[in-house]
Amino acid sequence: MARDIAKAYDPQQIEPRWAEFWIKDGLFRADARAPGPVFSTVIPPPNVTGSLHIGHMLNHTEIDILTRWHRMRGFNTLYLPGMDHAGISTQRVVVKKLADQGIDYRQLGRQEFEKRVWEWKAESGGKIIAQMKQIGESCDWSREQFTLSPELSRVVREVFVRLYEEGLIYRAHYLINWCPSCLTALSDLEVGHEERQGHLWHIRYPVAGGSEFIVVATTRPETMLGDTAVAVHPEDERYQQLIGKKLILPLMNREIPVITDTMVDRDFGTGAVKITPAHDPNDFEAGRRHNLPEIDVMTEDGKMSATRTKIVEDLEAQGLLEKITDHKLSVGFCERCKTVVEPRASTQWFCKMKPLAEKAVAAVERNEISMLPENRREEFFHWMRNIRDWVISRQLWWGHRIPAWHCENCKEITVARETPTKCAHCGSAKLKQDDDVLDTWFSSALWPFSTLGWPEQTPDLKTYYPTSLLITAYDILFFWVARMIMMGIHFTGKVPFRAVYLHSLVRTTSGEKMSKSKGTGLDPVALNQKYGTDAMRFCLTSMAAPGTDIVVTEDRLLGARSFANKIWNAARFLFVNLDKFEEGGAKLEEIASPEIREKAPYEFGGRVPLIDAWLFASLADTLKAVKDAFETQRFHEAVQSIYQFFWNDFCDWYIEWIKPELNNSDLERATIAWQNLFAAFEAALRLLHPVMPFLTEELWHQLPQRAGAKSIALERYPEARADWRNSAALEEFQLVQEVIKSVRAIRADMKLDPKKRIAAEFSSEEPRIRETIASNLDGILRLALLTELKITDAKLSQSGGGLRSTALFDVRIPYVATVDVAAELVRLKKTFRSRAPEKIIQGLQATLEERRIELKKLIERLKELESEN
RNA sequence: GGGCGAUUAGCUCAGCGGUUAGAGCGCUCGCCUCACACGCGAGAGGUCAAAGGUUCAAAUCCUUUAUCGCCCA
Repeated sequence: MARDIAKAYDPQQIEPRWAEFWIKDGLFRADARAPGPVFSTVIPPPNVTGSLHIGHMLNHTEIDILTRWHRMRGFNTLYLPGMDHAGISTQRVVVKKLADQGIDYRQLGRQEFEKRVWEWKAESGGKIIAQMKQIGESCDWSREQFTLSPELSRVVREVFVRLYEEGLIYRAHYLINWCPSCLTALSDLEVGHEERQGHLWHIRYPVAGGSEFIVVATTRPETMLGDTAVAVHPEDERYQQLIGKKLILPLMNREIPVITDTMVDRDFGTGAVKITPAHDPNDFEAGRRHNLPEIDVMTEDGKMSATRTKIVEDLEAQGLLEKITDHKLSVGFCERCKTVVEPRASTQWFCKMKPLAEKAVAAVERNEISMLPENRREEFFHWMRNIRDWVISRQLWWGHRIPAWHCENCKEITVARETPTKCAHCGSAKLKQDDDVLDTWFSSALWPFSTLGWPEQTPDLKTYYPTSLLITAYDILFFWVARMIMMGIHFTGKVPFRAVYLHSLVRTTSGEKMSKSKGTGLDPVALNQKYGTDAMRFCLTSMAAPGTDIVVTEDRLLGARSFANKIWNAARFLFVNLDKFEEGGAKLEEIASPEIREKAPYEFGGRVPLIDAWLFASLADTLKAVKDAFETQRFHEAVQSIYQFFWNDFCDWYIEWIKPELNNSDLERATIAWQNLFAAFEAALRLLHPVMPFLTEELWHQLPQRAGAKSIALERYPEARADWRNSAALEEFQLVQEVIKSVRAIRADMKLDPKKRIAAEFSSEEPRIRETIASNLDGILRLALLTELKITDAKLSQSGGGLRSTALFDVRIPYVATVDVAAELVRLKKTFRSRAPEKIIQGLQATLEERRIELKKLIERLKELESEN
């Protein structure tokens, strides 16, 4: 039995060993054919380009805690890991890497580029998976998945073809958001909005064949080359005579009509707006309503055929620029690269969302999926009910290539599961596959069933789908969660998960989202090294109250590490003292074997000692609180209950109280104390294990175990036995605690020598209370540092000494000359009056005087009122 | 423009109708007590953003306002 346990908790000494052990022994491999209730969850697949950031750490900790908790409760448990190919991010990374080597990826060609990305992926991609293994996440690594693997790519194709055949995927010319830096279309969700200060240019558009003008106001003069109309409100009196007339588009000398549309806001600018269907969402709609041409005047990198400066100069030269005014406007930018996006009409693939959304909304309404925190449900409903079609094509090379082939002969499109050899429409062999790939989120939307073997009815799919719970951050509710619900229901007929928990984001102290590029991100791996993964897990969960974002600081981590150290040292106490006990002939196996632990708490003299009854009662309460908290994803409450039990109850009171019992000359009493101590400690380790897996695994292995027991992770989670519950013991020991605390407080007040034992008096009218105190006198005397405690039912003297009263009892320490008067004088002299600046003292003196007067007046007034009454 | 959330001890946050509003850190005082100074004991510190209202009872529910943040358009 290796019991030479280090003085202080050092996570680096223990974590790598267990992380390796858990993986090597395949401890967390799931078996779809195993019996029992099922708990399954899939990871929100992190980017293959990414490394673990603090948000992942929070997310993965919560997932892992619930996974371990269910596993320990006998569930058939699966935590399925994997990664996302992250189209845009990954392509950007590799493009940049190539550019650094002086290579233009476009010159490489598509095939070669894809090859390079796969090479990159094999080498440095998936760093995050290695990190997850390092921090001991209890995943089934044999089931690791990747969105772009051949298997999952087949699923993506299957889904695409089915949706196309059902008419839910279509190709169309439509206005989309174009990122001029990523060079691809983006969905609405991938565009952020920000208020910016801009200008309004007032431009004169001459009426054809006349000398009149219409003045239009625009925030984007450079798009005017694409104007195909000017619109006014049909009831706007200012423009009645111009409706239907033609204008000459300045600089282009193209004739465009004046049309009417109720969308025009008469109060905006001049009430006349230019219509540029190819470059503005509202104009696009208007253009479709009025059958206007869509003229694209932009290159793919976002450059207009003429710059704003040039246009404005030219207009000014021709006297067509009336004025420029200040104007606030909202600009859209690419969430990934922060470049301002350009609305642009282009031909793209779309997924029709309404029919999918309706089924998803219905399922959530019927509570087939529960969603926490509750208010996210409303957000979900609102978005789903106003959902718009989803642009799924991306102009990238890294991703699932769209399984559609264009016929060069008849121009028709063939969509197929397998690469076709001839056009489905004309039979021509001149086919060319569509260049675009699918939005990464398209494949992520299939994740819960694609990773379990769908469309085959595999054992995994049968056992683990629908998954039990999805835990993810709330910022991908629409991106991912909503789409999984829609796709899951559509393709499997079942919801993809029975519950969703949306956790908070981790922010910096200034309230921003953490960001690596801004250097505001904390590196969890470095912090794990410094404070321990367990401390990090504890720290994050203790703050993770649903609904509010959290801020992680090193202070907080320090506190969590202290807790780990506290537990470590509690264990050390057990083992260091055991050595002494063993000299008397006892063996660890005899007092701490699993069989012996199981039957605790043990009786002495016909009853369980109060201290043990109290501890197990408190443990029972803690277990109940922890269960309730985990069931509702209230991690912070669970963790707080455990902390409170371990530190305050177990360490501060229980261990302190039983110390002398362990060395009791009555060997039976000592043995019972040891047995109860070990039983409680071992149960507490299991209680804590889901939160702090490394520490608990390490310490648990120091205790005797059943033959074949491998890991605390596979042990049963503690459950309260009915006989542990004991409200009388809780009350009684609380009374004892209060008496001890009262004495200590008086001692501190009286500035008694902290080491000197002294006599005290105790009084209560209740015989029951006096009896409780009398029967626990030894412990009280020791922990309160008393020589004796005189117990009486008489009222205690009020004068001299120190007195504390509660509703149930009074405690008094009679005045004795134990105060070192000289020392106390010195101490007092060097305090406030001598050290504080004169000003402050005078100020306080003045305040004191004022209060005295106020008090005096109040008392006088009170007396007057009383006499009048 | 629409919606949501926050505002509680110096700091970071719990609590969300019922005894005297809690925790961690920080602070003060005293202790190296044979598990732990990553510790032990004792303390100080709060008109729960503001104003109205509902109630026997309000940090907690309602209304309005202010400040900050997020989401959607």
